[in-house]
Amino acid sequence: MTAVSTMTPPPRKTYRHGDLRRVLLEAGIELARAGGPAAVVLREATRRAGVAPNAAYRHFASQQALLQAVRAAALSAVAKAMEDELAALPHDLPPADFARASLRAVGTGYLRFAQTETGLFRTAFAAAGDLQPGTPDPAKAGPGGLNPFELLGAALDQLVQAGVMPPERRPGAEFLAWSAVHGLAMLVIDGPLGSVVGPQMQQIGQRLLAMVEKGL
Amino acid sequence: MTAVSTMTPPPRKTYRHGDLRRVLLEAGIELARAGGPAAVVLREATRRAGVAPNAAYRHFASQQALLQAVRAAALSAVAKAMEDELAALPHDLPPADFARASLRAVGTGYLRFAQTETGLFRTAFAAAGDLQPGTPDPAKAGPGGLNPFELLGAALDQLVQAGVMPPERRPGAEFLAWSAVHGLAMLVIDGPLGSVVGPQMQQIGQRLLAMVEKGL
DNA sequence: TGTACATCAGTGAACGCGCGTTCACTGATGTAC
DNA sequence: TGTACATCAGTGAACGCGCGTTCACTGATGTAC
Repeated sequence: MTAVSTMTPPPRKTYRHGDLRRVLLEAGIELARAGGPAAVVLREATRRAGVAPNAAYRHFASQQALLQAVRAAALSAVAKAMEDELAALPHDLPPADFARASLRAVGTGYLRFAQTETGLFRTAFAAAGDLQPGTPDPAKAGPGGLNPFELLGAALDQLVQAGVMPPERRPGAEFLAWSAVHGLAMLVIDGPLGSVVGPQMQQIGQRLLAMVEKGL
Repeated sequence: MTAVSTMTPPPRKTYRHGDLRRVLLEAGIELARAGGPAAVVLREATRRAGVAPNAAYRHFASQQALLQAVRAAALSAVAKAMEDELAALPHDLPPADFARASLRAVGTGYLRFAQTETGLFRTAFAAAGDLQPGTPDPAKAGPGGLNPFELLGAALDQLVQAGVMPPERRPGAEFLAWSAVHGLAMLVIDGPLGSVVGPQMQQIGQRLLAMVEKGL
């Protein structure tokens, strides 16, 4: 009948936590997974870590800093989903087909992630003006070292190299491809059509990717 | 030196406000315009109306109800932006060209609104699972009586009637078109590429619409 | 035309909530001698 | 191998903030007679 301890994590054995930064980050990721960026609440993360609220300040300068770390992890997870899709591609295709399939794989991974990890997806792309320019940040990349945007760029480059896409169309092409796929993802997640599109997602996604391929 | 009255609206003459519901709604719209859906704060709306916080409850059941009313107004404004674009079209085009131009106009109006009224745009499409199905709600429609989704549908119908688009492609086409345009809008607003795309918006928008036209 | 009265829009005060953050502290750890 | 000590990760208590919402109320309005 120790009512006090309801929902309390098991008490630590040691005074020092040992790995609090990682634990806080993981708690933050879990919060984002369940509730999107707004759910990444510093106090809740410390609660889950079984630690006083202010303990977080030994490891993150502010709630914003924690959120940014979570966002980087979410972006990295998106990249991983794309890479997984790419890795599943058959290797014996002719270059042109392989390039086309790569672009589709990138889009499919993106859409799949949006649907299965909605909270993380929304966190990854909430007010994120920091993917395109310059410094490749490994925290935002997948195992292969590229972030989602860079993976898309690489797929488009392949398309050009394989002779499928005329080089003069290449500049800016990522904006078009990204727009289409991102828009569908948002539509399903919390757009006006979620309930309609959701069930047919797979099919609509493929139609959309066909449109992109043809339209580029 | 009446320090108290800093930023205070002029005191009402009458005890009864007379038009508080409308004033609160307009304050809410202004808040959304400046800060998106999260900025629609009931207390702030009453402050701007020069009224006690709880006075709002005579007109809105809750903060949520106020937000929904603001959202409807924002959707209506999006519809109006589309209609304006449609109205500017030359009327002497052959049907096929006119249909194509209509689809572009719908997309252009949408993108323009996203760029010029970012806060309202975000408010309109925040977690809005209520556009597609059934009941046409005039509060969400433009002057012509159609909401944004319905305007898009009408443009696509025209495309079929003009023989530009094969009828078998029509079902679900709004999802593809909407995805592309909505994705670009989100990208510019708070996506990872805002600063890059922003300046070239006009051009990228046109390329995107060309892709949609071709890809549909 | 005058008066009593019901209606109900707006007031004033207060509530509980959870948040991010700051302060002075405590106590386990690992290192230098 | 033993001991003194600096380091610094985590504690406990508290802060101010703004929010949405509820309560019992007040007082202007318009209507019925």
